[in-house]
Amino acid sequence: MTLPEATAARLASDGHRITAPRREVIRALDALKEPFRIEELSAAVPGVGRATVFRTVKLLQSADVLCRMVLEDGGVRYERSHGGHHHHLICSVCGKVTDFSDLELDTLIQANADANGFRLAGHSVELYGRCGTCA
Amino acid sequence: MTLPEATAARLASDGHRITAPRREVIRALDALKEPFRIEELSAAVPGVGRATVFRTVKLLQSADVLCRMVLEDGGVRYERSHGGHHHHLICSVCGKVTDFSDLELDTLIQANADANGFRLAGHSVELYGRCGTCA
DNA sequence: CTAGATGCAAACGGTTTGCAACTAT
DNA sequence: ATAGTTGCAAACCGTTTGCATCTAG
Repeated sequence: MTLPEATAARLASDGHRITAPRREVIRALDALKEPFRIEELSAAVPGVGRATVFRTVKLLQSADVLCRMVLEDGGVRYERSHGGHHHHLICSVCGKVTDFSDLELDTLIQANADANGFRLAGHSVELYGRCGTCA
Repeated sequence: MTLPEATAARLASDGHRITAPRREVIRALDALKEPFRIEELSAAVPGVGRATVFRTVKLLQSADVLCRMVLEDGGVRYERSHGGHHHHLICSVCGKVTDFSDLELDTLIQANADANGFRLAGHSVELYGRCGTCA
């Protein structure tokens, strides 16, 4: 089963319809360099309305197919979710994003929440700087 | 020296002019419950133009008088900078923000950057969930 | 005196929404 | 058959900008 098929199957099993526009969006993901902005994705599916692209991306996020990241300036980018929980290293020069995960980091975050009597629901960790090539 | 005076002095020493609109904005900060949005600050200084409020807030950020935080949904809020580097616990129910800092956490973040050959320039850590009262 | 700051309104970018038409199931 | 989905355009929100005017230093 190809990735697009698997993605479609996932949506279907969540009770969503597999429509032509959604197929197009899902297929277009393969060709985009990550991270991408909605505008780029939208340009890659000229036949699909902007609103539908936005709606589909939101759907794919909730299906854990895409994940969203926020840049330092507040801009938003997306990439395909590669498995589980992770954080981002974002190069401010070339825009490259490297994923990393660190159990110890997550543990420490949980400990800080606990120490403040806070029931943790989620967290965001984004690192900004220059990648090896750009540094 | 009061806080508004100290803030004005800081701006002046950075080569910025102390104008009536800036004084008004700085004084208004005392009356706002944190975190606040620009719109709330703007409403608190009816005589000052929106653009000036935006420009002044940006100025106060660079002077380390205000700090910016990004909510889970991408919304932006501000609070006065209480000293040095810190992170935020943001209650998704009542909106309350608690600051915390954790040297170990920062060290771990730096280590992850290093491990990826990444020259770290900054980072953002925001925790989302429910505060003790709302949990 | 003059570089910096202001207010206004228009422009902006990104995102959401109302609604009538369409379609997967 | 019908609830979900789409496309379009307009609305929306927060923020920035151009520009003529004003003012702190």
